[in-house]
Amino acid sequence: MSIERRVAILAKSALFQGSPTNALTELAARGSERKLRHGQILFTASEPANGLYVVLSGSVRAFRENIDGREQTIHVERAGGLLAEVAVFDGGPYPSSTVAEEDSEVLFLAKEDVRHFLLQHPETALMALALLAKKLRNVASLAEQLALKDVSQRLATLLLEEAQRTSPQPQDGVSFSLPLSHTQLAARLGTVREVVTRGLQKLAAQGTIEMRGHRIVILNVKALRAQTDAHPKSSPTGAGRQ
Amino acid sequence: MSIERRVAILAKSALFQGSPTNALTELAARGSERKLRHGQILFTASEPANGLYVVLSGSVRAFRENIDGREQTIHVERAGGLLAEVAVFDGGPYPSSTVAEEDSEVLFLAKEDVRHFLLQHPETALMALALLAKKLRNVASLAEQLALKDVSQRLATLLLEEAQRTSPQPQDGVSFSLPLSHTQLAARLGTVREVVTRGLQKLAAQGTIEMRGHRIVILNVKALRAQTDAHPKSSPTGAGRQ
DNA sequence: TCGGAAGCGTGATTAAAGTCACTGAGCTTC
DNA sequence: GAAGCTCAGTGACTTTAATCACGCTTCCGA
Repeated sequence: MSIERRVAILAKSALFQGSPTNALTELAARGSERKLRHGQILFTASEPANGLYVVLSGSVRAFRENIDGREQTIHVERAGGLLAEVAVFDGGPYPSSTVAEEDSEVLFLAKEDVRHFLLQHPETALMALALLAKKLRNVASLAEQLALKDVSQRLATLLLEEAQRTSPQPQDGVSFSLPLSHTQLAARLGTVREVVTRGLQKLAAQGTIEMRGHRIVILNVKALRAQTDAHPKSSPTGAGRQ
Repeated sequence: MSIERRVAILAKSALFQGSPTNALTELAARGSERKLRHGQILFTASEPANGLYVVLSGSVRAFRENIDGREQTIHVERAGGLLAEVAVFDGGPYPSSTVAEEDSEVLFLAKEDVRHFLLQHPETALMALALLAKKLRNVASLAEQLALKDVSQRLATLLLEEAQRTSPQPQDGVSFSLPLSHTQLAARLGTVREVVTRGLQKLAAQGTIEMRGHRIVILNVKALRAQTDAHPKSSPTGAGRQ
């Protein structure tokens, strides 16, 4: 990928937006690019880290796994997103393992280059703080959901969030494509494939959603929202489970 | 509390250590102090936030709760620790609710004062990045544990971590005090009181730990470490559960 | 010193989630 | 077009965790 395209992506990223183009050009030139095939591992949790990665294209998933091989997705990054930035800021090892969810390109930036850049561009350091703060909120919400909600509630939340990516104020009948296998959904939700299958079916049986391949139609936004934190029995919308 | 003592605490905190005393003195003077009784709520999740809090004494617990009132502890801060720093860095509302776990004192610092300080002291901005990175790791680990480990594994992990606070390389026979009720432990572990009681009993019955009031003795560090990620059946140490 | 809280221990029961084993659909790709 | 993928659906079963409903201490404050 050309330096110009790298810079264009950096300039739109959450961290480097607003930085002067010539500085970004130099930074991008110092980075090294890497292509990943679908399913390829970029790095593994607890390996020593010498820098961070910026996703240039495709999508890369950060996850943790236990000895049984079960995985929990921590976050997913697409073009402009960062991986392993915590390692740059605290000097520790990679916090999670990462794998390409589709063919992807990433740009490696050495720790020293990033730190140097931040010292030269203090306003970017503030962007970095905002970025980390946002990620912290996201991960805290993940922990909250895992601890305090059951799988159907988490599933309802995820569907609602995905719907909101497309239309911020979703109405009954909105549809969106959810290009994730049940296994991938399960890794996000902290459960297993079968439970996802059954959860989706239950929502469909209730008439809350409809599935058309990888496209989801939300038939009843209110009912879905209620499922998000509903007490298992006696849903107050009347449209809840039987 | 006198300005001098406030400054002394700030100077030892993860964020402000290394900052010049006169700058800290000015910052501390602009802050406002608040005393909290045991059990008192400091702020509630999703309220608008105008600044952050530094814990001066005591301990304050950040948590989230669901509609049933069940709570998940996100982190606990003691003297020098920060609360709601994400709200300062990303401008959003308070991310969690916080409650004093004992009688405590906190110092409120307005968002603008903190930001101004960071712009004047770029090296402190780097400290802030390191601090957020560390918190991000902690919360990601929490999510990982909740998703991928069962309660006994999480309990074993917690006991081991607490032991390591006292003695970094714990040997068989180390003891430490764990001044938490079973309910508080449950809120950290993402479960309920009864399950904690039973989990501790099982560890004691195995001879892995011993309980003397709020003091815990670890009799078999290896077995405890094995419980941390062990497959439920057939522990490889031979000292595992029967 | 009496009366509550708050905390812990327990058994019984229920509910949720995970596991296992298999079927079949829909695709590549030789 | 047969072999071999991955992915989804499903029934039966097991395990784990949560819930409910107690009794028993201890500790504290009025």
